[in-house]
Amino acid sequence: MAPFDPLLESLNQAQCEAVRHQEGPLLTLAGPGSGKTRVVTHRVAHLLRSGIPARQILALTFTNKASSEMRTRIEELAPGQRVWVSTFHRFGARLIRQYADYVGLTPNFTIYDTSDARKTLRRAIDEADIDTYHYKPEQVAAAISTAKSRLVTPDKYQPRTGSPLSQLVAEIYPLYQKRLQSSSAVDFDDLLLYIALLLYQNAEIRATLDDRFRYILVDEYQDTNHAQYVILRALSVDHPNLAVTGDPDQSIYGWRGANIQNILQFETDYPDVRIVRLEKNYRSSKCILRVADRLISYNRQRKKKSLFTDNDEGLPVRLVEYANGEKEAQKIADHIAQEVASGQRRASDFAIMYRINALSRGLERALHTAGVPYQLVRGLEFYQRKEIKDVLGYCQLVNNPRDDQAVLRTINTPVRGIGRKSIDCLTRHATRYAISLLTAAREAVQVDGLKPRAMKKIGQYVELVDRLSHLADAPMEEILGTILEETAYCEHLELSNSEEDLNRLANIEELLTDARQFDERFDGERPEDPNAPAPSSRLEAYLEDAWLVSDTDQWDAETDQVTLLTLHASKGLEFPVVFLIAMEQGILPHERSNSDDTQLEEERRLAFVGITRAEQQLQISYAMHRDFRGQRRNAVPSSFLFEMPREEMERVSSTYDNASWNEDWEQADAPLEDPTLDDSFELEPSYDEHDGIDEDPAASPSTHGNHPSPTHAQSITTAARLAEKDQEQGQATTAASSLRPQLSPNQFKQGMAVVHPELGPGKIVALSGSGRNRRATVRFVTAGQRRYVLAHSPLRPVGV
DNA sequence: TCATGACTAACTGTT
DNA sequence: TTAGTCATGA
Repeated sequence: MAPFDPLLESLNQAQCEAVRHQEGPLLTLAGPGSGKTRVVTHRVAHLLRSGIPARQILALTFTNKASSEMRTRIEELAPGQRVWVSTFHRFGARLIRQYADYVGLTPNFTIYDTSDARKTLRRAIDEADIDTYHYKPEQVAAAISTAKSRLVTPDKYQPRTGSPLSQLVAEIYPLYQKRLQSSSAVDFDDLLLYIALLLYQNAEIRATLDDRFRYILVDEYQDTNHAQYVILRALSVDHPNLAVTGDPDQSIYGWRGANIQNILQFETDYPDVRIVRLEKNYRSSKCILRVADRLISYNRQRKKKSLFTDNDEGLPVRLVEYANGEKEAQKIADHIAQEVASGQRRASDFAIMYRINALSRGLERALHTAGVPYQLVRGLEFYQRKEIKDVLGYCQLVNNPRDDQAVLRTINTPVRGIGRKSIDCLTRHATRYAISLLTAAREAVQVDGLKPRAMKKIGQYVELVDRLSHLADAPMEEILGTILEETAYCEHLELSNSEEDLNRLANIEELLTDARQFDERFDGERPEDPNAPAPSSRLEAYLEDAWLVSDTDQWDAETDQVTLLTLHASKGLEFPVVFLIAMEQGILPHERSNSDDTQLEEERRLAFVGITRAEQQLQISYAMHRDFRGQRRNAVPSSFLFEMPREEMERVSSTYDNASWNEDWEQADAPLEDPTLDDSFELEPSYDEHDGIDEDPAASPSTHGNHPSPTHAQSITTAARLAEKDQEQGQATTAASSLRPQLSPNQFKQGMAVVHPELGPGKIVALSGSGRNRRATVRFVTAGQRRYVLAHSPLRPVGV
């Protein structure tokens, strides 16, 4: 209509279509860097302008980071309009508060973080006196979490025959849930579970909320789990104006119960859906995009998208091999320092990404040495520190006296002479009379087995808690200050000289500062979630933040620092220059993902996410040795590297220490491999001898040539070409795949990861014979299965 | 009851 | 490497 609509003007056609869409379901398939957030915010503004009241709009995200960014941008486009933008979990928390009665909680419920939830679980296990020898509580926790995300309540949980773990879960899950309930506490999964059940079981509430939230927008829909799916469905029956945005290729939370099918089947769920594809990339150079696109094309579970960009060709993606992890860190740090010093780049232009947090340490050290400022984006951390949790434990207790976990944390912290035995007595008493621990503590004089001394101490503890409770409505700074004062928490820390204790003191200082800032915010206008059912007290609001805010949200785009972060944390961000480190088999893809294709595909998506964060330059690197768990291991380049268009990439051999490399070589007790890549090894299709190991359907036995399937052919040629190039260059300094020392036949083990110079990485799925006759069946990542006589094969081991 | 030191098992990823 | 558990002795 209006030719100069400022809301639409700067958008391309597809983006416009999504923004202007008003009624009915909408699926926006948005590739990386395609202006997704822009579309969502503009659409909200567009809805508002067309007269939809702000309170009818709900925008849901996964992270606080995403939601605060969205809130800010909506505020820019439609100042003063107060749309409820929230994370799923906070949305759940707020609604539970409103409907606490319906779900058997009190409105002042506590949200347990993972470790508190784990402790609660352990207590449930201990109390039931269940034999816990054969499994880890972790596994039980994971099983319960999965059940919850699928909306399986304790009474519905069906143990599977033949699965001892699930039998156990069937026993423990109800006990665990009962404990949470009696403490009026929830775990993260409950925040979604309770709401899903509420909507499912209560038609009236469902209808009310459906009517209230007429326009719902969901970001990162590919990461929703079943509970979230059900919530969204329930809220979109009478007013099915559900607009979801996502990219199946960026689904990286399958391990947390995210169901990629939610987005893949959205069209089936909402038949009259409008689908908009945002395929134009505004972020990355052509070169970077091609690498990403090729890699992700190896996934089967996906919706085909064609990514394109008008951006420059850009510099080639660099693929670098380093001698070891330290060299990798050091060289990258030096490079950044140099670029910054020469004024070519700012430190904030750089991001270094890795698969696992443990890899950050070496980088930190190197950046520190090189004098480069950096910030670490890390999950949780601050609120997980002992001293912080201790102090907040008292707050929790003031807010929710039924919170047993808070009692257990605080009753003898700081040490006041209430030991394990006394606590056991209290617990027994509480269980016996079905009362909370704090109530039991109040009745200390009647508790069996308590010594008079302990009774006295417990009495003092209860008095302390009561004194604090009077402060429930005071400013946070005052509450925390009083807690510290009354408990003399800092006293023994101040006496200590240890660095750790000084650190703790500093953290407590920080907590106080944080509280002061919170008070100021609270007293002033509170811009966030004005339409949401608000926490009933300042304390409650403060705790809610502490429980649901993670350090990931503290990432600061403004300060001039290099960003260090995991690939998971990188989603939604972008940087001019990205370093993707430790592209090694077992790290990315992670070793625990090698077992099945679904997990492997998720790992590939993870790599895809990392690559597509880069705007101008991308460097992917691996090391030949990496220190892990305090031990040095051989590393082998990631199989994903063989899936990238390596002919397009600039391969750089770092200057590594030849001597130490040779040493490794000599340590292997087998002769050096004949560098001529002839076919002296057996090459026969294998479908014998390996019992019950799942057959990859792609690895069909019809593969006499090297082309099992068109997609696979690509990587094989690439790998083969790589090997050829190495020979041409006449030096073994580039592709690590041709550098590994060989093993003697008997050193190969079942399950071992190996690399073949032509066929790339694979895994030994079966072995037979010994010595010169020892044969192995290898399943390759991209080339199906083959059998080899090990004495003649060019196979080399990976790691270990 | 608590501090100390030895031992050991874990290290994906996050609301 | 390290956090977390366990055993020991004061």
